[in-house]
Amino acid sequence: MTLDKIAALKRTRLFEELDENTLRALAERAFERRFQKDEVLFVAGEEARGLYVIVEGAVRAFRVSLDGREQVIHVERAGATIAEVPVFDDGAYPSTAAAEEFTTVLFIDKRDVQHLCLQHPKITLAALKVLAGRLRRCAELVEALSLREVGQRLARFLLAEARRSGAPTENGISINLSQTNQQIAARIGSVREVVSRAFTRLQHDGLIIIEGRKLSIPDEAALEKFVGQA
Amino acid sequence: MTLDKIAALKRTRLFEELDENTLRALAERAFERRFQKDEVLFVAGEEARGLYVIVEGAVRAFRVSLDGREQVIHVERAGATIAEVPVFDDGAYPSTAAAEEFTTVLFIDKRDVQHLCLQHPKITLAALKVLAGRLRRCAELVEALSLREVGQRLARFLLAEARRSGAPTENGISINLSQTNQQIAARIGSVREVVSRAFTRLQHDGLIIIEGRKLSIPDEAALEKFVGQA
DNA sequence: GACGGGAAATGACTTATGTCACACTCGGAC
DNA sequence: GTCCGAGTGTGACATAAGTCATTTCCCGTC
Repeated sequence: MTLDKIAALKRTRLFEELDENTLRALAERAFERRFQKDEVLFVAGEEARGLYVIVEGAVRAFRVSLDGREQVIHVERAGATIAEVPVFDDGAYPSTAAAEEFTTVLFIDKRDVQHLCLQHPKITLAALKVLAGRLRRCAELVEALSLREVGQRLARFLLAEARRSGAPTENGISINLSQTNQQIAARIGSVREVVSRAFTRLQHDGLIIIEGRKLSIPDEAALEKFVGQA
Repeated sequence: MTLDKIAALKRTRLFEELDENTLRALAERAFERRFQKDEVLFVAGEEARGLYVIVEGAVRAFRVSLDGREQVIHVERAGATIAEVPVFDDGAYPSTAAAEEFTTVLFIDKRDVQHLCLQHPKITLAALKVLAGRLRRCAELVEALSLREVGQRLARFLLAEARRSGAPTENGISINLSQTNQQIAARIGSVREVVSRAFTRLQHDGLIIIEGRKLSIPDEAALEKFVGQA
């Protein structure tokens, strides 16, 4: 109910600073939707209707080539928002978005967001920071795609995963890979087979240790060094 | 002098809505700098000190690989601003910026920009739109690098140039290429030689007509179709 | 404990892209 | 006009990456 919605909104960077009353009003106008894994929230090019707040789960924004290959632009998790760009510049959705796993979102009409921005400049400022961060990551991705090879991109991805969900152990950081090689490939801009080989290579070079879908990074600094160099 | 500065600020999307007094105050705190072609404004990773307003010329923001290859993230021209990201999120400069040609800029301390945002929510909103647009283009670039081949990326680049500076003639749109193949390569994520070959290929396929550094697009729709397909 | 399906690994092959080397063109400076 | 240097064009070659086909592994279900 509304209480949950309020709590969910409160968890976002966009709305965390709003007072109780405004939050409640917003929550009443937000409505909840649930998506199964790989279900599509919206398609690139479609006229944008509103903002999505992720309550639970994860959403990927991506583009598809004619032959069906996907390139993920960014992935957002609980507490993040999706589709700010078209909400703020009144254009179409720039990418297609789909649930990475079972996901619950709150949908907020873009006019509600826009009104809110006019009344609460703090939201605009928060949105600015969110977009700035996204732009930084997007530039990173461009750099990686253009100037690094697959092995390095994979290593960078693993380092990011380690930071996000890794657990320290006696022999370095341990990660439980929740995504398939296919999904990883879509994120780092490659294909399944090449990712598989890159994993083998990293292990062979002693930079990671693979145990099924679990892996560990014995020496984070070494892996970082590998990412950094030509 | 200050009058010029005011006029320059007035031309930007960020400050166009400011009233005369505020503009004058801002102009007095902004100071002018000039850069020769390829002179560096700031380097990626450096602590960001402020915002650059381009008065005249053009600036490219790019990243460099260890072996010296450049990937341009975006290019901005007169009336645009550079380094909004670090100004708004208080981080380091995300890319290196250099003048594409002789360029004059106004430098504004980031604290001045931040204060202004608090006093004039319209600026924040304008900044949001600027970043949203930049994010759209950045996502396009990611898609292009990952899912399109060089020929298509070049074609897309030419279409963009045609829209920006092309002149209609009897046999289609005519463009004067101001940049070298090297520069084009850095923008579309490739190298000089491959760009050269891609040009030859496009001409051979009848999609463009090359006359030195001038070229024309006889059939814009055909070129667009070429970009669009696998 | 056997079975079945999705994912992973892997060998063989193709290809786009990048690298290197060198010749050519063009436009300005003198 | 000639010289020079930057930029372009191109052939020959190297290689990372992508494609295809097949086998193997893993995990949950019966």
